[in-house]
Amino acid sequence: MRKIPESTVRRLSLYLRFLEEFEGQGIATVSSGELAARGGTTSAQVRKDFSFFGSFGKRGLGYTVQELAGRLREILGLDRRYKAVVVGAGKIGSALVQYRGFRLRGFDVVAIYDRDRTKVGIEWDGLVTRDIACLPQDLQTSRPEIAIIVTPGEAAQQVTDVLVAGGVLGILNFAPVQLVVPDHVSVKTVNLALELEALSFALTNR
Amino acid sequence: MRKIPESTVRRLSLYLRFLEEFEGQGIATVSSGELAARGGTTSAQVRKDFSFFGSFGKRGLGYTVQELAGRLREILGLDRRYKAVVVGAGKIGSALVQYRGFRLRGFDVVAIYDRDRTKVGIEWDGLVTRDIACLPQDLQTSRPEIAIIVTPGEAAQQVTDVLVAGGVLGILNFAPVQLVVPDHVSVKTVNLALELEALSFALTNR
DNA sequence: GTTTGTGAAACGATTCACAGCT
DNA sequence: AGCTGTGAATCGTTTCACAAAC
Repeated sequence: MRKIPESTVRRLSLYLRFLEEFEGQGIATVSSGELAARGGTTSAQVRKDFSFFGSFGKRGLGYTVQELAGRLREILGLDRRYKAVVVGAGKIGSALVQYRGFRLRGFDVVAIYDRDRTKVGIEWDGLVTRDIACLPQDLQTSRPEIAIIVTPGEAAQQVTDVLVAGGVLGILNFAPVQLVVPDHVSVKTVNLALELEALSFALTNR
Repeated sequence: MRKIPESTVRRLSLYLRFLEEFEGQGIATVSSGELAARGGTTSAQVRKDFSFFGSFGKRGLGYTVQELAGRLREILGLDRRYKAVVVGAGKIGSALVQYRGFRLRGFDVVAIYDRDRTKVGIEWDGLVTRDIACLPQDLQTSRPEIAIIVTPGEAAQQVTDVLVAGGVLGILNFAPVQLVVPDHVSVKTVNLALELEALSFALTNR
């Protein structure tokens, strides 16, 4: 497949959200212009985004909501389920375990780990926090595709190496560091400090 | 000022993080190449990023760590403090109130709000959750520059309108919706569902 | 008449490459 | 000699504009 811009992938995800709203409202068809207006982009952008993957519309009519939603789910790989582990049972980690959006989008959290003995054994949403020392073993048996890292920055790279060695293919990283991973592993980093600083910049330079 | 690419702002934030590490290690000067290696980019990119704001280095020598860090803090507007309110006292909201990174980066959380009466009155990190109905009044007296939205998607736009009317200039949005705001207000959205779907895409198309 | 799909044009960001300073 | 600062070249993404389908 041709190389797809990251920005296109993000927009496909947005479009899918809108289509699901439209589905809920019983709307049967939608035009690129309507999706564009909803997503703050242009109709040409919407059509170009789709064109990377094929042609899903009917000229003069637009797109049928259900069919397009189905295609986008397929493209985004949301027509299957993933197993995920959470590493770090601090405030954010334990909040994430309880986040319904994961399950809703096909991600099943199968375990949560922490290094801190005082946190091991605590139950979050039916999941008992396990000792990080169990992680390498556990990865061999449960074989999760995805890991969510919510450790302090200092621990994140070390944890990453264990996860990668254990066969994890995707990482959602909340630690404020740039993780080094082999090519076959994908990382998406959510860096709060960075977002705050970008906000600060926008407020300062106005 | 010339229009600065968002990607440049994000990298400046990264460079600052590295410089702070170097400061801690007592390293006095650094070259664009060293910063680039640390940040996964190129030395030309680093220099170009800086060049939007002036010339901070010495040819043949590089940059002095302390001076450069100071300049970046200035550019990013981190040489002052901001008042912030958190709206939504759910799992993520209450975890964020306790997040030390905010205070560390100059953001003081001055209040937290929720619509749910059963949550009002609960104390998080010394801050008593207030009824969302108090928000318009409170904004007039405390005048926070920044708001952090951690409500369900359905409530986010309504809350945004109240915040904007109350003079908030920057919003960090964790609700999975695109907020509509006037031009003078900046929004940074952290959309977990979207990050997960981008990860799913990366795993699927390999 | 309306809306898609798509090459071509325009725009914006990154990389190159080198003159100029230390 | 080493490294910065920057105009020029390259690369990638967005926008334009229109022929083709309904």
